[in-house]
Amino acid sequence: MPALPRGKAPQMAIRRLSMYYRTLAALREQGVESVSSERLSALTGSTAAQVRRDLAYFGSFGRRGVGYEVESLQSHMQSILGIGEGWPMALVGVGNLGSALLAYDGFPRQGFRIVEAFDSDPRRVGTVIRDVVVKPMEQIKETIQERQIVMAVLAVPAKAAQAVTQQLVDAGVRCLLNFAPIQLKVPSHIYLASVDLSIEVEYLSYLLRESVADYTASDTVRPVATTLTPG
Amino acid sequence: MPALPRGKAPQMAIRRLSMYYRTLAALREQGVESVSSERLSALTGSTAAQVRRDLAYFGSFGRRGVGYEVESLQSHMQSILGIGEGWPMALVGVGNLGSALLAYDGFPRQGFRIVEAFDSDPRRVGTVIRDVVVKPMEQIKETIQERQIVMAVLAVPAKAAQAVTQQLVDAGVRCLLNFAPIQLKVPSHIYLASVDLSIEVEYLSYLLRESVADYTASDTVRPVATTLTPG
DNA sequence: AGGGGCTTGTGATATGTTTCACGTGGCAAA
DNA sequence: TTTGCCACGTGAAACATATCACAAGCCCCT
Repeated sequence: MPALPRGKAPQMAIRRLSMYYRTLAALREQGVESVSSERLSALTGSTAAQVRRDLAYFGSFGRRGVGYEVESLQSHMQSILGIGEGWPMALVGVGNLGSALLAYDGFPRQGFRIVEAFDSDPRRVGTVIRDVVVKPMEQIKETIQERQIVMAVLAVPAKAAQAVTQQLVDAGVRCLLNFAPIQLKVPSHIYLASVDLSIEVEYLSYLLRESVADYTASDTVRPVATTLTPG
Repeated sequence: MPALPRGKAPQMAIRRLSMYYRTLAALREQGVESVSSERLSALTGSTAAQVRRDLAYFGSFGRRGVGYEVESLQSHMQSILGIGEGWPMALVGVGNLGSALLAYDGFPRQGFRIVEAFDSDPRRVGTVIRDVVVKPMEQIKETIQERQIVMAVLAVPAKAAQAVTQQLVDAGVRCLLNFAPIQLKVPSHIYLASVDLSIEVEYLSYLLRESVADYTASDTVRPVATTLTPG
């Protein structure tokens, strides 16, 4: 009722909503009908205050003294995140990673489906994976416009990524999920999410290295072959 | 020389270092010998001030009035990130995604190599991918201890992820790169990085939805089948 | 040898996010 | 109906991160 001018939610809050959504789905399967911010935070690795704040960016979904009704909260999260709109997706690059993504059942389970796939390699064009026929790059624009595809997944080599991005943007795609290890340049009206495996691994590597010996500037490249088997 | 008590670098700064490292490698291949924070920021999508600050967490690597020497800066980044230590990795779960990761050449190119793979499915055990023989889960502990493996990649179904994590931690792994769509619970001395495809897609979906109509709490599930083809 | 112009490294500042702490409203039981 | 307790929603404080702006240092040119 207050119609508060709810501030813009931080990116991380949105990502946590996904976690809440998923957890709520699990709770519902278990037959749980009500949940407190305290419990939800324990299940998602957040804090109770953070859960409440995250939700507060979008409305007030709970009842004071009681908690949140699982089913209702889940459907709100679903609505906010746009899950179930059934956005069709296109995949570009049907190599190792691309094929895996095409076959990955996590996408359809959350209501997203890869309905078209493209590759520049003639040997891959025409092959069928999970009912999807791999088409040549030349058909990107036509196909995407025809099927009103707004989301695309990029699983091409880094060198090709920027050019393919241009093609997709020209074709009318609004969102890109990029797996190529490169910082893509996109127009400001295009939404971009990147999964960069090198960055993840190197981050872990950094933590590991740091735990061995606090890094401070040094010119010599030390060996540090310290064995790391824990007590 | 000042030996400043350099503060702890934020996580995001570390991740940006990976980008700098990669960009420096590219510059070196092009024969570029010197680079300014300005140029480096343009190439990585950062700002000049941010580049300088990120680097300053670890030392002073540049020369005032000149910039940074590409080769030297790259080797510092490499040293900080622990690239080239050649940490051997283990993969658990050789399904679609796991196989793709095993064959992914981005890892070895950055100096990380998956040297062991495990799966619970007897039909997969014994198969060979990229010179790696898939072993049964029972051999996890023995193999990891024997080969001193400190990093593991999880590509198992969400339901199995927590149990497998426990096995890996017991075996002495220090770092986990998790692809299962679940919030893993790990002891505080274990480093965890997660790649959650559902979260990424749902985040994009949120942005898309938001751009169509600013979301405000509402009970009705609106249709919003607005076509999104631009211009 | 000295001056001008350029770019780093870094205090200080601004912005953004998380946590705290408590007022508010709601339920249940007497 | 009143009492007591509970958990949400939210200002305000604390903390974290990014940006600004400039002094310090370096190089080149004259």
